[in-house]
Amino acid sequence: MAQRLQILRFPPPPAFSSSSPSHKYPTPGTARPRHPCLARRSTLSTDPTRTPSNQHPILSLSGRGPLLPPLGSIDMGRAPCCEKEGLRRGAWSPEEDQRLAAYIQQHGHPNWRALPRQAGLLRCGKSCRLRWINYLRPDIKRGNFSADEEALIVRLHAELGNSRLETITYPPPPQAREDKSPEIPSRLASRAVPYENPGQCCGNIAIRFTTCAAQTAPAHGPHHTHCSAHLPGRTDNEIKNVWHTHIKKRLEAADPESNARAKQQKQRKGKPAAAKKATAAVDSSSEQQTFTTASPGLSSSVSSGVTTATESTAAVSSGDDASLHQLGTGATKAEMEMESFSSAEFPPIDESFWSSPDVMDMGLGAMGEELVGLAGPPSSSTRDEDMEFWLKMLLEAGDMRDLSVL
DNA sequence: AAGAACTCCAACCGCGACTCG
DNA sequence: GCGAGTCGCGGTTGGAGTTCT
Repeated sequence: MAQRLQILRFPPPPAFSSSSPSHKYPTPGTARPRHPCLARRSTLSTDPTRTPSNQHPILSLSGRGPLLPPLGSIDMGRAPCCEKEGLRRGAWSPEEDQRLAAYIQQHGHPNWRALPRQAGLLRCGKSCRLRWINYLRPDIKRGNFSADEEALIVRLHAELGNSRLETITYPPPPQAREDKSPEIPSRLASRAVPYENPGQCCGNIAIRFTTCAAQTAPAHGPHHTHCSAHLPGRTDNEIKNVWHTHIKKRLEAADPESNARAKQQKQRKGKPAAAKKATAAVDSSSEQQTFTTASPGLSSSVSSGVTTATESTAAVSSGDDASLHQLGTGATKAEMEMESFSSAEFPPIDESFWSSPDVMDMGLGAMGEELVGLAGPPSSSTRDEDMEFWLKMLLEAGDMRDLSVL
């Protein structure tokens, strides 16, 4: 799978040259209609003379790609969020990418809605924003997710999905609300609750953001955006995809009940073959069996997480390398620090901590660098090593204590 | 070799939350 | 306080590529 991912994940467009990989940009005549209305119309329309390139009088910048149909020609359940007549949809062309990136680098993006018009793009603001955030942003990190990153995603999902408010209890300091730095999305910073307990907080700027996100996240859900805050260079969309396409499947394979539900859903969706194949894969694959054994605790890692946090806290605070090593190669130092701050016991800390240069200089990028190479198997590790890493990580997180009989 | 089945992920949508007049 | 405009998140879609039969 890793090998396959390596093939599929292409690098970012370095210079928007026309020599960019052809699979990244739509080739003439291959653009797909993404809008459901378009798809519906394609089945309703009986006009054989209509082709994707002549369905709308307004052509795209590059003269290719799907176009939005005239509004009057389709069923409109909900009014569009913005004017979409004549706007391009679907895959972005190199020209559009270049234009968008150049504009943002020069002017920033104070107003996404007005940006496409000002930049001369036939796109809606949402589309521009997504393209920038998920692909064009200069700090985007490409390539496979390392075992570290996947482990961190799993851990964050387990913690936040079940016990955010129990494990992360302290609101951010005032500066976190006022400081709309890149590390803290303004959306989250503006929603942070008043800082009421200056004597207790966590000692990591990443955790400061965690606090913001945890308090504003929905009651249930994967919280991909929060995860992306801990994975510098990774977008929430990317994390979401990895979660749904890789990690979630492993967890489902580990939980017979959820696995059965997933199969039922697939069958209801009219994909019995897929469900059948998935079942066969789970039954026959030792890789999946590894997760079958390892993962059940993930869904209930709330309590175990506290235990792990306590252990991690002891190890980190003592600075004992041996203890750190004992905690497992899978848990990075940064992760352990985060866990320690997720526990119910925060070390007393002065409020001036938040304004100290050390803290202010501490960015997520530094954390990301810390993540890399500290622990876990190298990204070039084999599949067996990856599986061993996962198993070890989960075992050491205390998630498998009840499964020892297996 | 060819078609079917499946996986992946970029891009889209709806909707809730926030901002501002 | 209200409504319009805007932002951003989670869920979903569907074409391209890969694997299977």
